Amino acid sequence: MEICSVFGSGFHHTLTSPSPSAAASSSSAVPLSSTTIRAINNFDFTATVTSTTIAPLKLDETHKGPTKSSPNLRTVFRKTKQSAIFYIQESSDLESALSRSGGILRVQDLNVILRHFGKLNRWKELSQLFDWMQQNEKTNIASYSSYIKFVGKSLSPLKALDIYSSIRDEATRTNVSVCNSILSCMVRSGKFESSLKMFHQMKRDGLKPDIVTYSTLLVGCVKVKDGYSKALELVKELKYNGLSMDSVIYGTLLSVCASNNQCAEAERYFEEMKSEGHSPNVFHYSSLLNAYAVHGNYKKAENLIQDMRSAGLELNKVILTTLLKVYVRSDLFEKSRVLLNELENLGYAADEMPYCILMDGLVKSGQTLEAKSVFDDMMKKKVRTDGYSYSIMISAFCHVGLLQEAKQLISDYEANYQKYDVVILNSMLCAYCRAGEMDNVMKMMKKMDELAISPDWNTFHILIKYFCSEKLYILAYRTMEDMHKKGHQVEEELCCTLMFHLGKTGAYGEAFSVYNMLRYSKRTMNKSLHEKLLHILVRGRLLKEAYVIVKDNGGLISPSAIKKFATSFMQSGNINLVNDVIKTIHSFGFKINQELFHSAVSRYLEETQKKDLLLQLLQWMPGQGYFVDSSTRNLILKNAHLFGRQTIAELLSKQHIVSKTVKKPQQAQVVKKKREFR
DNA sequence: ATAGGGTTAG
Repeated sequence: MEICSVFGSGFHHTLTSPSPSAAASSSSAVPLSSTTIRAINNFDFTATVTSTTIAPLKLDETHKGPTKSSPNLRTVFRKTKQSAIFYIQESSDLESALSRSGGILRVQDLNVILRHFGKLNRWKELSQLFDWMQQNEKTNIASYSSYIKFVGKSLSPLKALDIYSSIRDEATRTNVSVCNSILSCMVRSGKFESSLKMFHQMKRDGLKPDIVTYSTLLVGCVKVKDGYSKALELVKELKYNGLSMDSVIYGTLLSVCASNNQCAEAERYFEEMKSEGHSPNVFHYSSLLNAYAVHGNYKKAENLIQDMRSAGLELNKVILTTLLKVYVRSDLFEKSRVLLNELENLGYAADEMPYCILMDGLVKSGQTLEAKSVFDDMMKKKVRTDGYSYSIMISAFCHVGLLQEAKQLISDYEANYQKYDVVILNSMLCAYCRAGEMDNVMKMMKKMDELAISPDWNTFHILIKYFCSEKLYILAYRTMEDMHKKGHQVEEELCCTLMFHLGKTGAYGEAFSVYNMLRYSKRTMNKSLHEKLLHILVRGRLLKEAYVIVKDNGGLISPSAIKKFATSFMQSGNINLVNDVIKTIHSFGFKINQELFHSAVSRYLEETQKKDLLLQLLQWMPGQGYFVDSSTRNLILKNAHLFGRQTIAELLSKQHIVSKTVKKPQQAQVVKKKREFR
């Protein structure tokens, strides 16, 4: 039978086109997709349907619809719909296929096609179909939840979010499937914080979360710091809502425990799960095993393997690879080698992963050359590599200063593989930086750029360190700025070094900017850093910036540094801030000495339009137990005509009273409470 | 009638 003739000429093109997604004619060697086979099997070629009624179909034929009195017609109708679905799925021109045959299909039929496109990663057609469905008002909740899922999976979680946000109907927007779908997209694209925020908003809008919602969100806890406590909150909430833990939730939770260093808790959940009648599967076991790997608890791991044997579970590749990780983390390298051998015999060591685990462990325990011999062994066996093993060894050689060896591996890699990613490029970059080969450093950066590989934290860190070592401080600064803008946390030690050198070379503003980046990134920073920067800023006469440091961290700065700052500020700081500075350092418990008052007064006398500020200062002083000494007093009196003699006389006499009443022992007490200038 | 899961390496 010639299939083409049954489906009409519209289909012929698809069947004979070389497109890999095209179905095949019976004589072609191209295999049929399972959907195609199903459609053909379900199609009754002997029915009273002729080729012309199948595709394209006329809308008016559908209005008659199937009737109870006519089972034959119903069958015909069902088959017609099936062939229309098939026709649309396999059409090379979706747009025209839809306009010709989409009309007879119900929403659920269109959803079938939507999922078909999604499963086969046919993203363009997926979107085209969904657009058509929207325009023809043929969408329901299932369309949205499927479409959002696939769009998120394809390329752009942001697009999925757009689609979700564009849903006008509140009932659809808070439907649990639709919510679960978009939350899953967000979680899988690493936007866990946003997904939690969305989740809360959804609940306020009327979402009734179910067990799927909670398991979706729990996945986000696996790769996030503080994930364990967030997971606990979610578990508490689901229980509060009357839902109960199922096997899936337990699996995710175990994985959260393993990745968050909660070995004891992982054990507890494992037991709890069993006591609730869920028998653990290979995933539950591997998560627990992974938790044991963190602390190298190989005894417990071996017991667990025994349990698996008793339960009749297969010790698969992942389980044995994870066991290898346990041995490596326990520094049991002999046991590790034996197990790796076993993996090889079982055919579980066809890719580089187990070798990488062993090499990484050896490198971390300082056995670089042993790691290299594992590497050589692996190469001899022609194990497939994606670059992981190379990057482990290149980085290891860099770390111990074996730069020739590192560079040799880079050449080997570049000669044999053309695949680059951020990690392999980082290790190459690191080698060239350590070797001080600027040309090659630039070459690597260019390559990164060309391949549109975005630098990560490590890349920036390597480059900044390198630029610092080459005394290219401004370049290092620009790179750090870039790093900060890209949202990476800057590292304190490196910031400290860079700040110091920027200060030394007169780039004071840049030093201040580095300090601010660090402050922005880190909640707690080394207490001595504020003072170090203060010295730099005072030296650079950036007194306004210096004042910011003092105001925010006065309590952490030594009296001598405060004195140095205040002295400079009185001399050349913004005159409008002089009183503020005095009050601020006083509020931190520093006693203002006479020299500072003297220079403040001198400043004011130089700029007579600021006389109000002088009067304010003189007024403030006695309340805090301060008074001017005789030389300052004489200076003021000499210029008293500028301020109004009467006012000056009154202010000074108030101070005089203070100076008399504050007797020696009392004064000593006041002073004692204050921090002394050294 | 749509939505969820967990394992290994740089």
